[in-house]
Amino acid sequence: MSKLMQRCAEAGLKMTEQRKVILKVLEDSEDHPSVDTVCERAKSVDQSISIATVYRTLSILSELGLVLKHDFGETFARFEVTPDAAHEHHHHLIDTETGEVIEFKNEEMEHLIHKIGEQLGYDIVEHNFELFGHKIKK
Amino acid sequence: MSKLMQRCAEAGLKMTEQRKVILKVLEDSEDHPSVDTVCERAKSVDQSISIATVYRTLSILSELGLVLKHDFGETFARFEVTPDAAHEHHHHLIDTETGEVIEFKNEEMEHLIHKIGEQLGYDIVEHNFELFGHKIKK
DNA sequence: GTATGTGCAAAGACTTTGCTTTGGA
DNA sequence: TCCAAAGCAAAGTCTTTGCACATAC
Repeated sequence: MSKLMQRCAEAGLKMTEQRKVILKVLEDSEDHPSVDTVCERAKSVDQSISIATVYRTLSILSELGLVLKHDFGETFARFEVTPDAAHEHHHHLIDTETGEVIEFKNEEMEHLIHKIGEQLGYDIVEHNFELFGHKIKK
Repeated sequence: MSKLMQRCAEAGLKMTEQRKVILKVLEDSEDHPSVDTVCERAKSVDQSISIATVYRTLSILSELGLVLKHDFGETFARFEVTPDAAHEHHHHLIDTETGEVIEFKNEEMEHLIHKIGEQLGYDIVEHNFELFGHKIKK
C-alpha cells in the first residue's frame, strides 16, 4: 500500500478505484501537473474518471496536507505530493522563457522563514516562494 | 501630475478621465485591493467606470511593471503600486485567522534571492514570497 | 481626424456543486 | 445495508473580449 493510500485510510476516506488511480498518478508524477493533466493521466488508466472527482480528490488531499497546491503565475493550479521529510522541502524557479519548473533546496531560506515569523510574532504554517527568471546566456 | 500618470504618459497611454481616477485610487490605497475593490473605489468618484476598464487598466499597468499583482491564496488577484525604490521592496505575511496582510522588509531575503539565481545560472526577474501564519499567543 | 479607450454584455477559463446513482466497508 | 463518493451537467466566480460609441491627442 502506498504512503498516500495509507494516509487516506487513516483519515477515514473510502479507497475507491478512482482514488487509487488518482493517488498513483500523483505519486508517479515527477512534474507539477494541473488538474487537467492529472485527469488525463488518470483517464489513461480508467476512462470513466471525471474531472469533478479529480477536483474533489485534490481538494481533500490539499486539506489533509498530502498535496501542495501551487500558483506558478498561470490561470490554473498545479499540484505535487507534499515532501514528507524536512530535508526534501524545496522551492521553485520558473523559467520565464520555457515555462520549465526547476526545483531547488535552500537551507538558509528555511531558517529565514522562521526567523522572520519569530520577529513578527507569528507562527508560520505555510509559505510560497517562487522565483521567475531566465537562463544567463554566456 | 502623479508619478503613475507620468509613467503612463511616457508609455504613450492616453490619459482618460477613467484612468486618472483609477490611478489615483491605486496611489491612495494603502492596502492590497482586489479588482472589485479598485472598481468600487473608482465608482465612488465616477459612477460610470466599468469593471472591464479596471481589468484592462490593471493589466496594462502590470505589464508596464507599475503595479504588482498578488495571489494571497484567494480565488482572485490583489494589486499594489510597485515600490519604486529598492529599499521599499517588501514581502507579505498573511494572517490566516484574520486575512490581514502584513508587509515586512528583509534585506537577507533580497540577497538570498539573487544568490540562489546565480547558483542556478538564472537572472531572476521576479519573485513571489508570502508567508501564512497566525499570531503567537502568549 | 484617427487611433485608442470605454461600457456593455457575452463568452471563456477554471472550479464548485446539486442531484441521482454507484459501490466500499 | 448505508453513507461516502462518483458522474454528469449546471451553476458560480473571476477574467477577457467583440462591438459600437466616445474621446484624447
